[in-house]
Amino acid sequence: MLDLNFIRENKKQVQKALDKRFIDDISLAKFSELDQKRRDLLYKNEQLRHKRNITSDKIGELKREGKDASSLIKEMQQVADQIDQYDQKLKEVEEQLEHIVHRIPNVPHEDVPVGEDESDNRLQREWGSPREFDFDFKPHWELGTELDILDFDRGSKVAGSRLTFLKKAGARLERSLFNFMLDLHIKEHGYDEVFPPFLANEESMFGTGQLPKFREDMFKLENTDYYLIPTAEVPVTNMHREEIMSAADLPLKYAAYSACFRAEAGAHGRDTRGIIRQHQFNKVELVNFVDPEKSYDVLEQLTKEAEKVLRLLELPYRVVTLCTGDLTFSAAKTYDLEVWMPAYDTYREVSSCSNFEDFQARRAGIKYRSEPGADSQFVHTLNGSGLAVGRTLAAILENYQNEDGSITVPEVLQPYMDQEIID
RNA sequence: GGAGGGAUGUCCGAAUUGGCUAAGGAGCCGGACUUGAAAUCCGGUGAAGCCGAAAGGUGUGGGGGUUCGAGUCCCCCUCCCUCCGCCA
Repeated sequence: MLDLNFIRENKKQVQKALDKRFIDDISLAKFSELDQKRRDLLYKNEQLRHKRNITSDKIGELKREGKDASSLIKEMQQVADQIDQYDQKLKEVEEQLEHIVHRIPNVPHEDVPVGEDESDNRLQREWGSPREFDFDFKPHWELGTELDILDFDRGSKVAGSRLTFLKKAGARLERSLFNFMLDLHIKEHGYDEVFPPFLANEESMFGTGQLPKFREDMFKLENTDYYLIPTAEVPVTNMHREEIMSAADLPLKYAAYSACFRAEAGAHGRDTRGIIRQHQFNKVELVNFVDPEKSYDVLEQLTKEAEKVLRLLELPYRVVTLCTGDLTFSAAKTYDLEVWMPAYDTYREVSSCSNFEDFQARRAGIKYRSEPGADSQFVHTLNGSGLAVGRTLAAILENYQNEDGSITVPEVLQPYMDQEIID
């Protein structure tokens, strides 16, 4: 969410940001109109309240002295009615205003390339090179099914489409992967480990920006106020919702494993085979709360920390800067990490590292004081996948497959797997 | 699921049958005393936060209601505590 004052004073810049994101259903003219209306109503309302406060004191005084206050009370009855009317008008105007403000996305950082879709993303760097196969390689879903470590049919039977059983070495590999990732970030990158709730409430979903705009992308539990989290970003960022921390607390770095749940409402027919796009998947998420001055340095660092996972797994990948059209609602700048997937003959996203600047912090009320007694200000929040486990597993199956259909276990995972080959 | 109790500043904790400015203490800041410190004493500060250029408004877990006026009365909700039941 953007600051009201910021929008007022930088309408051109905000309009430009909307244009760059190709958003044309938000009217800043309407915003200004409502904003002015609200301020007028507020002023009139507050004057009446002031009058009421003063007169009520006077009534109390008269009553204590045993004098008659009935004419003042009668007068105030009318004032109270007027205040009620203003309150109602104000509420209506504020709701309309919120409807606009809550749907204005973050302003992209100036470094973000302008473009409509992923084809306009900017390549930052590549690491490793795609493996040359001298045999007919297979997609991960065939490898997994033949090795009996992925079971799509039974996943569909028991739950539904996009829900899959991992079995035996497959289940073990999944567990090894997120343990390896957590160990790396906690031991090498200075993160505190967090195991969050997988359910979150409406306020939390609003805080990180999933609501109100993306309601249909999430699963909500029937007859409750709980949502299944689409990422650990939600519970972990909201851990500090409505809190004011001291500068000494920063930076806060949390690494959290969680299952993630996504309705994939707009993805019918996309990636229907394999485990690339599931309703439930595992992910290790890195969340940083930092001093605003440092957030872009931290974004670089965070991205490197996520990349480290791929380097240690020796999977070829590339880093791209998302263009304005591909950037998510709350982010000001995002790097995607994409791993090479032979069966797709392209790179697929396994991590998204974003700086949200103060956008989430404002929605969620996450502040800090630079020194005791100083005015509080919003922190900057960042997060990045470190990494999406299911997609990484798929990448390992495809990249580490052997001609006989067996899988060589990446070296760093062998201590976790207690085996060198899956066959 | 059932019964009861609770939520007021940074912390502890008051506030009569609704009415003046939401006590008091701890803390924090300044000073006195002291070689220095502690202790003590004096003074100050303190109700976050939010809106507002300011005046002012709002603000006693959250939301609503009654009232000229609500920490106080009524309704709903959340969280915490105790006990019973159930459960991994």
